[in-house]
Amino acid sequence: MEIKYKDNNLIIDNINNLDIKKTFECGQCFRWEGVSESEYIGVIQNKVVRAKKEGQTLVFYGIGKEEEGLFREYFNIKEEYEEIIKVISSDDHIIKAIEYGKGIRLLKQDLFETIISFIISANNNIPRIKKIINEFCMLYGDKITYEGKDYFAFPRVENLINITKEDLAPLKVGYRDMYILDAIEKIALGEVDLEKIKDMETNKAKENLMKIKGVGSKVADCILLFSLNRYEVCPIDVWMKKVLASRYNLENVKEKDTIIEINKKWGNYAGIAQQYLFYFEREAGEQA
DNA sequence: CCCCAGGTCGTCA
DNA sequence: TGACGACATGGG
Repeated sequence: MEIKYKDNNLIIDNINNLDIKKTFECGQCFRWEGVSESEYIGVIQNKVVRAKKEGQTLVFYGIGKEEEGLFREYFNIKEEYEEIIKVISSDDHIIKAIEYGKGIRLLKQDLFETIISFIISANNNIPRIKKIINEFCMLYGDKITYEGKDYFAFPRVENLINITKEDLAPLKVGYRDMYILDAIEKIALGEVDLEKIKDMETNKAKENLMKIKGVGSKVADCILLFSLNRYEVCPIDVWMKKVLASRYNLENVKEKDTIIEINKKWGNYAGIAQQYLFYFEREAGEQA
């Protein structure tokens, strides 16, 4: 891999395991918009970023050298996937899923954004989740103008204190509005301390996240994986249940035993395994 | 009218 | 613990 900077653009040559389309559409994030097959626009913190693949080269427009750290963190660029893939390639099905999802990269997303996003995700579908989150950003996020267009950062907690159920009504989040308010309140009061959670041992972090109403076991797992990059955490949703039932004979198996089995199979990288399996199941579906 | 969507909550045994 | 229905909203 080779990283260069030119005219406020970041150029990457010869990077393994970074396919922007798969990375942005594998379900871990909700705010990257596809401009074309090979080009996406998104917002990282308060920066608008346009990503484009040109031949074998990936270009991130709008990332200057001073944002290198932000970029490296978000794309978890230090991680080489070869070793992880070797470890989790333990059966034919996941080998197929890994091949199919080659280029998926685990992002490291903002903690507050991930908490709110996955509260919204519960019992909801992806297009609507995206819509709601975008609306939320437009209402309460800082406006950023980029190439003549307006974009919005994810709202900051400080700007959400004292908002009410009525303020959230335009989002049409339904009963989840109370969960969002609870998250804002507990985080603002420090009852759930995000900075401390970042350094907590995984189970302790999960316990703390689950103090928030609307954050159950699965949503907490998503937060642990997609924001804190706890690779060992494997969120199990309806799609994963399908895979586990049809490919791994884990139908009607108790949750606890399922976790034990997953641990045996993919150990410290169960979360990465989940990303491939989830993506494969959703994209390839029955034809697999 | 039904069922489903990256589930969680409250309740009751 | 574990099972079970309710829950807003929108799409098929």
